[in-house]
Parts: sequence; structure tokens; C-alpha cells
Amino acid sequence: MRVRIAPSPTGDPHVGTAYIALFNYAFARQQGGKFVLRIEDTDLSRARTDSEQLIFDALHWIGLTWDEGPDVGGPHAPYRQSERGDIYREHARVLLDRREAYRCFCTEDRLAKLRIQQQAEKRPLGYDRHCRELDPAEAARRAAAGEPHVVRLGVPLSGPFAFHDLLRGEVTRDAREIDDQVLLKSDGMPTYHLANVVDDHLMAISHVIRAEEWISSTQKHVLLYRAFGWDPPQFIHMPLLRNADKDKTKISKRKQPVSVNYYRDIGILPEALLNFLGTMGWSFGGDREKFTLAEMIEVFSWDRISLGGPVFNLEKLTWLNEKYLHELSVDELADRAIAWRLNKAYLTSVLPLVQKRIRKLDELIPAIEFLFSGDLDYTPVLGELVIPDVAPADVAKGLLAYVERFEARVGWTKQMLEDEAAAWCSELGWKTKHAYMVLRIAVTGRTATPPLFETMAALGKEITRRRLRRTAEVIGKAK
RNA sequence: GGCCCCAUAGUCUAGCGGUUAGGACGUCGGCCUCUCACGCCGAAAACAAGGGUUCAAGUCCCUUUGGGGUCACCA
Repeated sequence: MRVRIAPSPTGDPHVGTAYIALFNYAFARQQGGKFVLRIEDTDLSRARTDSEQLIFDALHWIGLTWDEGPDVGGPHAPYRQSERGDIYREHARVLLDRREAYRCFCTEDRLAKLRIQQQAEKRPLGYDRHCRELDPAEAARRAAAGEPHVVRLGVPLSGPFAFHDLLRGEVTRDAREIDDQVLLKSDGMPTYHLANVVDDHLMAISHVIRAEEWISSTQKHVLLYRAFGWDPPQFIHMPLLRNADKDKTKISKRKQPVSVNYYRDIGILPEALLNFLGTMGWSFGGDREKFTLAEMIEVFSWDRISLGGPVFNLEKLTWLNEKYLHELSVDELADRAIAWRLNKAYLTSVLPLVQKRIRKLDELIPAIEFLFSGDLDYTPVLGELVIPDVAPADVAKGLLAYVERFEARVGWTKQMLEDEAAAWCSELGWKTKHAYMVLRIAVTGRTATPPLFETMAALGKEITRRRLRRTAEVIGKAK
């Protein structure tokens, strides 16, 4: 029995990744199987090198370990899809030879126009199989001549296709709703669908435990297994974590913090986060809500899953965290606090910001208090959160625009933050004097602070993002 | 919009044909107490609607409604 978690290294380590990893891990450990970590970095334009390490660290932080993976190796290495390009190309070739797949020379432009036309005519969206009947020999010739193309799966034209989900039973889609999925992109890299199926088979994955959002592509995957002549694994689609506000859409950073590091930075204990994720869609049994990973593994079973999408509720996480915190010995609590931020390394990084601003040591803690606080209270400074001649709603929007800016950048440095802020200001036509004050208040809750960008750097991306978003909300509501 | 998944309090959930529908977070009261917090006690709060099946339905079936996901050379 083998399972895997297959995150894509495109940003911050996501709680959804931790969530799915937990269930894969618990199941594997209980069954005495193997838990594999595979990095799905086939999108060269989006994959980020720093993100992979962040994922390793986040998973380790909450207490999960894997038996095979890019960092620890294993019998099915490499575990990084970007290093397996030849494997996918070989497999695409097999499908081409079997006429299960075909080369497609349609341009992005034609595809875009097709989509617009389909939308206008209210027809179902999807590839129109324009290249499907091209003569394979001719297509091979064009490809050999260097003409850009992709490889598509030749989906059978008729018949219902079903797969069996352990939690949901048969899930069926009709052939006409499934278009000819791209398997190999024009850059020679596979799409998720190809890489995923090939790797799961080659890595002998027996149970694919992933989020519900994959249900509608699973029939395509089953078709792929069939085209290769392979047996598909058991599929288990977990419910999606949801945002806490009204809409209950799948959890997203636009709505609430999704980075594991955010929860770490606000002082959530890893065992509490893990425990909390274990109560999302799964119940321990009895009235137990607080349990360890080991206990969860012991009693784990799929029939205790409930399929309604659970809302990730920070209040309840905090309550659970409180339980863990209170049970610590004072000695352990001290260690946890030190591991968090009360350590020399962190102090050394922030002390230069305030050294010249204090006269006695008793002024130190008050001067840097906002570096150790959670959400700030903006009520006393509400009147300062303004930019002359700019509507509050636009100030709020502007704040979010700044977030988008640093979101798009790799790394987290004073220089980057300052560069982006400057560009942001000139784009909006705001005076830095006013705009930076709003940023300052958002990030610190006060008007007199250490230098803004150093402060943001010290605060960290997760908390900075959170505070800017909250300020935007506060401004939006205030008017 | 097409297709798919889902549906017990505001939120997380128990329930797997017969229960006064249980627990937890949050909320509100009270007790404890030098304050606050913890802790303890208590309260309000749910089976989306309508049809079936059955002696009996939150539990099974259908329809409706509602929510979500997905429709990329992203995963």
C-alpha cells in the first residue's frame, strides 16, 4: 500500500497541502504502507525553487515525514517531475504509436478564438478536435521539422466513463463532456494529467488521496490508465477546506490566511494545527476532539469522513491551540516561546530597528510590541488611515494592490518591499509620504515606528499580508 | 451556463430506520475569585423544502432549492 502527496511548488506552503498530507500519512502509517512526497513542478513558468523547501519545512514543522521524496530519495527517484521529462515524453510516444494520442498544431490564438466563439454560442467549452484526424505520418513529419505542437489524448467519442471513489461510489461523466486533454505541452513538459498518471503508476501508488477539486478530471485519468493498459489506483477525494466568510468557497489567500507559515507565525503550535486539520471532515469517534497524530493513526478509518466542505475556522483552531498551550509545563512553554520569536536570532534582527529609539531597556518591549502581536486594533488610528483626496474605498483597494505586488515577487527583503512600494505609489499617483503612512499604520497599528520596510521585513510576509488585508477591510467598513 | 460533488445549530461534527437529535467552538447567563483568565454549571441555537418507501425516516429513493468544484499548453 503506497500513497503520495504531490504538491506544486508555486508559492507558500498551503494548509490544504498539509491537510491532504495528513490523511495520506495517517492512512499509510496505519496500514504499514509508504508515504511518498512528489514535487509536481511541470509548469516551468510558475515553479519556484524556494517554494519546494518551504513545503518540506512546513510539512516537517507540523510533524509529517515521508518515506520517499526528492530530499530523501527512494527506489522510484527522481521525485521531482521536472527531472522526469524523458519518462513522460517516452510515455507520450507510446500513446502516439498506439493512436491513443495525437499531435495537435493548433495555436493558442486559435484555441482562444474557439473558446470565445463557444461562449458566444453558449456551446459547451472544449477543444474541437481539429487536429485529431491529421495523418499521423504527416503530423510526425511536421513535428520533426520543428513545428510547435502539443500531444493530446484521443478521448473515445462515446460511452459513459466512470471511476469508483472510495467515499462517493461511482462517479460518471459522459464522453461528450470530456475533451481531448493536452498531455504534453509544446515546451515538451507534461501536463498534470499525464505526469500524475504516469508517476502514480510507475511509483506504484495504490491509493490516490487528493482534494475534491480533482473529481472532474479523474475520468480523464482513468482513460489514460486504460490507454496505457494499466490498472487505476483506488481514488479517494477529500472535501475541500472552505473560507470562513459567507461564500464558503474553497480556501484561498484572498479571503483568509492559507499559508502554514502564517499559523506558525501567529503562535499556533504544530500539534494543534495538525489536530485541527484532523477534525476537518473527519471525526475521531465518541466526543473526542483533541487527539494526537499517533491516536489518529490508531483509529483512522475512511467511514468517519463527512463529505460536506469544512470551514477552516480560526476561532476553533485557537481554542484547540489554547488547550495544548495550557497543558505544557512552564519549562516547555518557555521553549516553545523561544522557538517562536523570543530568541536571540530574532531579537538580533529587529533590535537595530529600535536601538536608537529607546533610552532605557524598559522601553524596548513597548517599542517592538507589534512584532509579537496578532491582529491589531485600528480603532485608535482610524482617522489616520487616509490619503488626501482619495476615497476610502480606493485606499483599501490600493492596499490590496500593494499586496498583489509583493505576492508576485520571490523572496522577502527590505529592498524588494521598498522597490514595490515606490512603483506602487507612482502607479497610483500617491505621495509616498501619505501612502507610506497608511502602510505603516496597517503594519504596526501606530504612526511612530521604526523604518517601514525593515519593519515589514522583520514581521514576515504572512503577518504583513494579513495586516494589510485587514486594514483594507477596516477602511472599507469604516466609511 | 454544461457536467460533477455535497446538504444536522453561525461554525466543526455524532447519528448509519425507532434518540427528549448528542458533543465541541462561538454567543449569552451564573458559580468560583482581589482583578482577569482558566475551570465548573446552565441557556438559546440544527435535521433546506416537497413527494415517496416503511408500522416507523435526520437516516433509504426521487424532485426542487441551496452551497461548492470544474470546464487552460495551471496544478
